[in-house]
Amino acid sequence: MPDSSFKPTPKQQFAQFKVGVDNVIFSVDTAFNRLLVLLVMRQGEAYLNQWSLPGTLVRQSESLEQAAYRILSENIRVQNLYLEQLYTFDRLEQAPMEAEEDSAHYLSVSYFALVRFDEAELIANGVSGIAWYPIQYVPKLAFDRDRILQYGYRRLRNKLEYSPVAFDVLPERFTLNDLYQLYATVLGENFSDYSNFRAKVLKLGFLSDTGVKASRGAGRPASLYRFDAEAFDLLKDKPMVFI
Amino acid sequence: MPDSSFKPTPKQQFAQFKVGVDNVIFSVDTAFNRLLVLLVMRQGEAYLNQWSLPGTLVRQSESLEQAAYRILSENIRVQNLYLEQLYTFDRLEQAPMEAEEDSAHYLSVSYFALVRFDEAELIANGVSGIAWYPIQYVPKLAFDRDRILQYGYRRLRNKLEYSPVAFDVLPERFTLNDLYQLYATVLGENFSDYSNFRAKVLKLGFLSDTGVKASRGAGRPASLYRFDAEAFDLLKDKPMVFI
DNA sequence: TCAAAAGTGTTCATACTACACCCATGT
DNA sequence: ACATGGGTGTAGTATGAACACTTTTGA
Repeated sequence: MPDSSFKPTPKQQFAQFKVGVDNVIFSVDTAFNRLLVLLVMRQGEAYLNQWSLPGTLVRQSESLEQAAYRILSENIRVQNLYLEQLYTFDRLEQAPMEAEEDSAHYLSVSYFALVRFDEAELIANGVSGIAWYPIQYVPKLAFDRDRILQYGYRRLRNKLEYSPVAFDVLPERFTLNDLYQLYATVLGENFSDYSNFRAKVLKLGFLSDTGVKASRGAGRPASLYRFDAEAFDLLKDKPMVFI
Repeated sequence: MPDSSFKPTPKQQFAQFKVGVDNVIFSVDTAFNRLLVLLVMRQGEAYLNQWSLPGTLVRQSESLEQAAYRILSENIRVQNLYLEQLYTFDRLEQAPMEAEEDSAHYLSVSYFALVRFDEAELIANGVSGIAWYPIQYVPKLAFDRDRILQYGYRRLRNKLEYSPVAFDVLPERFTLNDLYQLYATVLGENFSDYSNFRAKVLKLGFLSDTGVKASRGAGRPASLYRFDAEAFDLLKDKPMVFI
């Protein structure tokens, strides 16, 4: 029995996909206690002039992660960041991007990023808009991007509680209050009180006091701490909660 | 300025992808305290006769999730299951499945499933092999499927600790020991002691005693419990740990 | 010397761990 | 009656939440 009896039209029945990558890029403006997400204004025909997440179609010879990094570098200049894949949405129903006319299927692989706010410079390309939106004030987004954003927001909160992503976006040396503000801004003011947060995070044992003090206006100078990656690695397999 | 100046070869520079879905299908054989994963033997040219995860290419007019369910239904007959998306791997480097000859990119969207063991019937299609493998005895798999399996295994353990997936694969009425065996088999014997597990899970308040007793040979008959979805929904937003 | 910010400690309640022990059934 | 598995209770420790208090600086 020939193989073809199994696959009547072997090359036709499988869909060709165009694959998009969409990034949920967060940043924390600790000075104003705001959690920000990066939005861009759409130039394409569909949803013209609506805010959306920065995204792109994946190119030839480009990996998904490379595409995600490309989106970042095309919209923002930043040195320190955390990036991970979020979820893959299919959008059979939608006709997005630059290729509405053909009938290919689209997949949107979303990535979630957290970047250091102080050093982040937005790149305005002169055509579209780009802006940091406080999470509370995000408008209705194009396509199903609201879903992706919500998904990313949940992931951000979980990541913060269970893994040391905060240290990827804090400066090399930071005060415990810097760390606290970051957590408080993302998780909400009622997640823990400062004293208890201090005690808990110090007990974990991977923050080392550099001895250097940071004086910021009035008040007692704060110790600058450093994230000790080696000490953390020893504990990383244990179930750990930060907050 | 025409739009084309922005996209020199608008339809050429973006990759066309073939998209595969691969499932990590777990089941718990509580009678023998084994965590099982479903493997199939490859028929394709690449990695011929090596064990791999059940997978397929996504068809026209089929969603990712539909493809994942199709894989399930082609390999196993089962009524009760839990399914969720796991991760999307790109495999630029690989030439898998039925289309090695063309140069399209491949994406593998993996799904993770947990099925009820007692009712699961494997479907042998007469050509390839199919088998439940205890997680400890899984051989080297084709492609990068070991990575996917490891990823799925981690997700399974996390899901069990933080969400009520167990009740999707337990019978309608079950004893607390059934529940305990399920957890112990997946998480390892040292995760909690039976008395404490009982106390903890009952205190959560979403298991209701049906009053019916189950007598299984010697020993005191056990109460049959039922998962109360309504009671659970009231608590679902709170951070909750099961173990 | 006072306000502001950093940092420490104490109390009370709750939760976790490791058991010991009692209960109901089949043989 | 006793082995077998189901089920309850408790003592000691650890953890968490709330908040009072001390320390060190700038003005």
